[in-house]
Amino acid sequence: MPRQVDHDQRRRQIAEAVWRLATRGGLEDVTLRQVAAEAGVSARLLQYYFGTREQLLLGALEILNDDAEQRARERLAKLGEAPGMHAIVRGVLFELLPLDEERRSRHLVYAAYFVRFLTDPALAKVARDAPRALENLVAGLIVQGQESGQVPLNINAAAEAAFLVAGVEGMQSSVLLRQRSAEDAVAVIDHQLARVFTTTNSA
Amino acid sequence: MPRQVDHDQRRRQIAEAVWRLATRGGLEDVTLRQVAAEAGVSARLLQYYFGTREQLLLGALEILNDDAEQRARERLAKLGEAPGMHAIVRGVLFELLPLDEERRSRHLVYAAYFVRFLTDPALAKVARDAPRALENLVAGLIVQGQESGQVPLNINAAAEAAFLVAGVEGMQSSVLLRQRSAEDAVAVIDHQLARVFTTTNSA
DNA sequence: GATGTTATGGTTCGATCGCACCACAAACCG
DNA sequence: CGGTTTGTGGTGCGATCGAACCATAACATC
Repeated sequence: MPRQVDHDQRRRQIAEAVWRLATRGGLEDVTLRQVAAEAGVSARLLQYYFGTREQLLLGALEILNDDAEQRARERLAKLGEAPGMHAIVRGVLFELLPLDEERRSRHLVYAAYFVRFLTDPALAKVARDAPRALENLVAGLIVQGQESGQVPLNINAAAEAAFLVAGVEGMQSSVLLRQRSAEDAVAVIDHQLARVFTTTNSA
Repeated sequence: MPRQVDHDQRRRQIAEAVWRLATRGGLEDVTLRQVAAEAGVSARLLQYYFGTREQLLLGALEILNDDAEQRARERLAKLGEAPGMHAIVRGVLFELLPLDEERRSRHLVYAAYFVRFLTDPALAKVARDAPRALENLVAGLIVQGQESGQVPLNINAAAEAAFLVAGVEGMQSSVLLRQRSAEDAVAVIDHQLARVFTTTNSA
């Protein structure tokens, strides 16, 4: 059944063109004509596979999200078996940083979409209702770290998780702006992680 | 010399229209016609006072920056005489949060401009070369706090300042998205400030 | 092998864009 | 008083936008 495969490949081909244009010039440059030219297809095909422009932008974002999740899982799997909570949280947080070309361009695309989430009522509602999944995940991992002696018990897991995620997101912006190198960002974050995950070697 | 005043008032009137449109629909909605209608002037006036659209966007941003700086100084002055380093840093950081309608709309406008700084080569260079003024300011204040016994000496001022500013910027995003209340953000930040500024009452 | 569905290209339309251009009033300056 | 600068409105032009529309290969189904 190569039909479905072809269909998805076409959508991906078009979505990638959307991403490239969005990273270069923001969403304003993502016009139907430009996307068609960038993807090497006719404008008619965009309508066929995505419908209206709004749906095209939305569809391209969904595909990007699926990609991101898969890449994240792959990288986390590379941590080896039974990694410490410190390493896991570090891996999760670093998905938010533009540490390689793939993550950099991905977060550039996200930045282009960000204003939409602030202004478009429908998207704003989605963002508002979406639980801060990453933050809750990190908070849970810190609690696990406390239960297994990798994190001091006087650490406020929820507050630290919130600030860690927020801090990494802030670092993301400055690295994207090239105000700060990726290495500097990693160092600053590791400094905070070292504070939370006190490695007493006595787990 | 009412001439200059009139001129600046006109520019401000137009700039405010730009801000309102940008907060409502992002920079894409800031078209010459829309700005003219929103400001209640003819489209010709925009050309007269700002020139091209690009210069209009740039000019409106500059005026917003001047505004922001003035408001920040006013609020900091309200801290009273001889405030502690803790209070000063807190005040500086809170300028980044949408704690009232004025700051909320201001940061919405900044968000709309953000992508420009990532994609426009000229703006990207500006952002890249701009020192992270806020971060250096906070770092300096923390060092002063160490010298006056308000901050433990084992605190890494540069690393903490970097993460504090980044964390507040991250909080800013989630508050703008209404994923988190301003009060929650304040609480999380205060939790971090309490850690850095250990109030031993022995200054 | 007729028929319908899927996948693709090309074209066109009305709206809107940024901006250049024209006209004119008011104010200032000689 | 006459002319030049300054401030304002209106209008038009070429380009581009999103999207609807038309045509038609390729392929599947019976």
